[in-house]
Amino acid sequence: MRTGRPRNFCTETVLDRAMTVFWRKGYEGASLADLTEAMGINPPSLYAAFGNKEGLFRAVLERYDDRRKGLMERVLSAPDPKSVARLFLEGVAEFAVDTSGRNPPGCLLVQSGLSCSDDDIPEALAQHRAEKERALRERFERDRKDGKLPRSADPATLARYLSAMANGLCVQAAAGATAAELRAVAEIALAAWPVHEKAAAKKSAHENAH
Amino acid sequence: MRTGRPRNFCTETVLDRAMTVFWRKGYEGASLADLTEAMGINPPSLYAAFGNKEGLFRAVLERYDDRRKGLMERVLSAPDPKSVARLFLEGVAEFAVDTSGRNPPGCLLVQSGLSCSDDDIPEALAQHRAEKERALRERFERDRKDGKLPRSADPATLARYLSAMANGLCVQAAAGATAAELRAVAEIALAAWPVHEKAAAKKSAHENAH
DNA sequence: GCTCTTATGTAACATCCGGTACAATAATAA
DNA sequence: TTATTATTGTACCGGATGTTACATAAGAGC
Repeated sequence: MRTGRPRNFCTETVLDRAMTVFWRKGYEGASLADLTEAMGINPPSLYAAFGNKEGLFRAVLERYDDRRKGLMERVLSAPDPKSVARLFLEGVAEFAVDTSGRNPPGCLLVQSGLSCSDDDIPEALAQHRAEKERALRERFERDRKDGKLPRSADPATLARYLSAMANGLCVQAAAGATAAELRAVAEIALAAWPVHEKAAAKKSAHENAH
Repeated sequence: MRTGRPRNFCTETVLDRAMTVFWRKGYEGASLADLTEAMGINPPSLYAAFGNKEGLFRAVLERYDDRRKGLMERVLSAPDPKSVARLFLEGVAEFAVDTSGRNPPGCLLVQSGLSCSDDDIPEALAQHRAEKERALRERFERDRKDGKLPRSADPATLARYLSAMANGLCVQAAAGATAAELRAVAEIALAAWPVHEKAAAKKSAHENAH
């Protein structure tokens, strides 16, 4: 077994608590005093475990991804690309207003430091956002090869579109938008989704019949 | 004439310079030293003119709106709601990557402080964003009354949709997206725009013929 | 038991933060 | 000229910041 005095805090727990602070106050607005108080530990413990403030922040980002992993897996396992888009945007609309974890509304990856005196922070956030966009893009690339997306559709642009919409929803949520409002916006966003001409013709014919 | 020693700086000029600092580093990341150096004035001049850091920031926001006013007026004077949407999103896609003013890519109202140790800052930003959304909503309300939008369309939701999309584009721009990428995303976003059933039927019939 | 290793709590460190006191300066008003 | 008023540059303030030194505590290995 590992020698030395054991830690008397749970890494996941203190990361969750630090997360709410970074989320609410941003990277620079979260002081070490804020963080240690919320985490229930003293500075030396924090520095021993995470190196420094930036190290803690990066650990929090990893933890954030872990907590969102389930949602992304569900989204990516949807049967067709439009379902992926729907599950993704509806999922975002839902968790963006979910404050049950004592976090503010919105998304940590958008709120905690788009601009910063230390450029590494916006960069780290952008990388984490880009990773999700990449997952969507790769899914849509496969869909296009499988004929589930029109040849004219560009997977990268579609992924960017969903990513942009999701970030936009998060900005709205942070400013106080309700779940219903976000769902209504997501609904419009989904109307833009490209479908096969065959399916489109069928759909519009159906609509015209009414 | 006004008595006392005259100022030897131009308010607009120093606000523009302060703007680039807040834009690049965020509200909390921008130190007084950064600001005074960029503005070319000393702290007492800054405090005499703007009260304090928050006062300066609010003045910068007003200045930002002034500089964007022309774009918004052009957007709102478009002949029909879909043109409004198109001009708006294409305009955002354009200025979000425009760094000719030494500002970073993106939008000051999104980047400079979504989360902050002082809640007044995110609130002020949200108000400025909401003002533009309100202008769009009121325009769409008139359009709906004028029969330029389907009865089923909700002006508030449409305005929120455009606002969310615009903010999402800004987040993408801040992370390094190109103008072409943003335009492609905006193009998809516009495909979602609601049209009259009559026009929709005509359009889809035309498409089916090809 | 003792040693080694790692974590802990207290208390402090240098540095930077936003903000200001003060005297000098430059204009107007009398 | 003199008085008045507002702005300027210098130099500094108390307090908060991120970070660490240090002595102590608590487990494992012998």
